[in-house]
Amino acid sequence: MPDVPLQPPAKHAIDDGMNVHSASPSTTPTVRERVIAAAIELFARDGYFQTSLPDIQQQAGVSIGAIYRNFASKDELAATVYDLVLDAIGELFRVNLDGRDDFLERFRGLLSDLFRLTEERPELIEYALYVKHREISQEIGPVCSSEPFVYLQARVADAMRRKQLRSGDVVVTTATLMGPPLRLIQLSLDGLLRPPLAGTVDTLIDNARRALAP
Amino acid sequence: MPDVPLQPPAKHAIDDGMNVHSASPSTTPTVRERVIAAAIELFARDGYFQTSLPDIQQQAGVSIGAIYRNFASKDELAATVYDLVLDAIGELFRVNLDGRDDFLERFRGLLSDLFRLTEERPELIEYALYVKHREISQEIGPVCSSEPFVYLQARVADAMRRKQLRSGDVVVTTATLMGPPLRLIQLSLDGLLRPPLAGTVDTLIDNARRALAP
DNA sequence: GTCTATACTCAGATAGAC
DNA sequence: GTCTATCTGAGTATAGAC
Repeated sequence: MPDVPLQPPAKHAIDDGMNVHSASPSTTPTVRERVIAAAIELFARDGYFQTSLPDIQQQAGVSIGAIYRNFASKDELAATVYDLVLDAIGELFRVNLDGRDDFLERFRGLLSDLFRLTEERPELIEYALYVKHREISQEIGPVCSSEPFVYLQARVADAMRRKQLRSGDVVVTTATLMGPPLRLIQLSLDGLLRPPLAGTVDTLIDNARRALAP
Repeated sequence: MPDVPLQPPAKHAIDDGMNVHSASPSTTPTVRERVIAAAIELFARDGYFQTSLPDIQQQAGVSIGAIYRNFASKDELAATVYDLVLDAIGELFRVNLDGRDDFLERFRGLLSDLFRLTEERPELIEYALYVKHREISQEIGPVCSSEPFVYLQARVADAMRRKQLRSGDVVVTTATLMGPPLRLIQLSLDGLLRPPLAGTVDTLIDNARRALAP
């Protein structure tokens, strides 16, 4: 995956959100874009500390000097990538969860998108969810407190107010919603899940509804 | 995986279970034991790659030479620690899930123990669940395929046969059971969960029962 | 067996040619 | 702006005294 735009798969906005190409729609990717794409892939596959700048240099097909012209340090590169990926995920959350109709139906849409993204761009999800960003930089807070998850909690609280979800502790309810799909994503990334993730959405939503509907 | 056992003394194997001090109940810990204890703490807190042998040396109060007399390499130390920790967790699973009475009541016991362990020995849980062991050594498989989780899936399948759980995909059902508590553990380790984990057990089991009971 | 001092490797980062 | 060559420091691992 050299030049890695997030091609517009559908109505959803992953594309722009994650479009690593700043403003060049289908031109040859810039050095910066190539470096970012390589970093996502290698950081997710081998981990941050086991990915050296020479590795990135080779994968991106640029020189060390060019990398340092675009990023002050390896850390800053990682932070940039983190922000980009989290923005993309955040967009997915917002596109799906906005609205007032039945919360669990909106949530179903989110799961479908997350699962699709896991299968199309596993390195992206791997990077967002399972790279230990705190090890890289203490500046970065834990994923759980990142914008998408905070947003999700707000929507859960809102759904409770609207009696679309049983009242209860927001944190526990959110964990009950996201825990199972995240676990399946992890299994899928580890290659331990045979069938496609998409096939589990109905069951997950059914379970969530029994557990959490008022 | 030589000495440093975690004997299962009482019915709950934790306290002494993870007693790094091997067969010597209250003797001065050996070098090996001190190194292992330091490694668990530092690997979990700072990550494997950001923990140097001088760090471990200092924390354990031993010399580099002594470390290398007990472990062939930093990798081997990590692998040893991993096995020990996973054995302890596995014991927790077995102690709680053995038996034939209502599965979800047995599962409740497991959650209580896991949560207690998370609060008493967070570095242990952190190390078992969230250190990316595959980055350290490709020899080590993903946590999800580790002995405790495989065992859990077997018990879930068994509970389905006994009509204690609704029939369905074993992997999805297991994810539905473990996903929420694991997520709460993650939040707790990140310091984002105010109340004690133990207080969530009842809700988690209630949710699981509604979702998964026949 | 445990220690200290040291060798070796390779990472991240920089300088200066083009 | 991009490259190659090089510096510097950290970290793993070893050698050899005690």
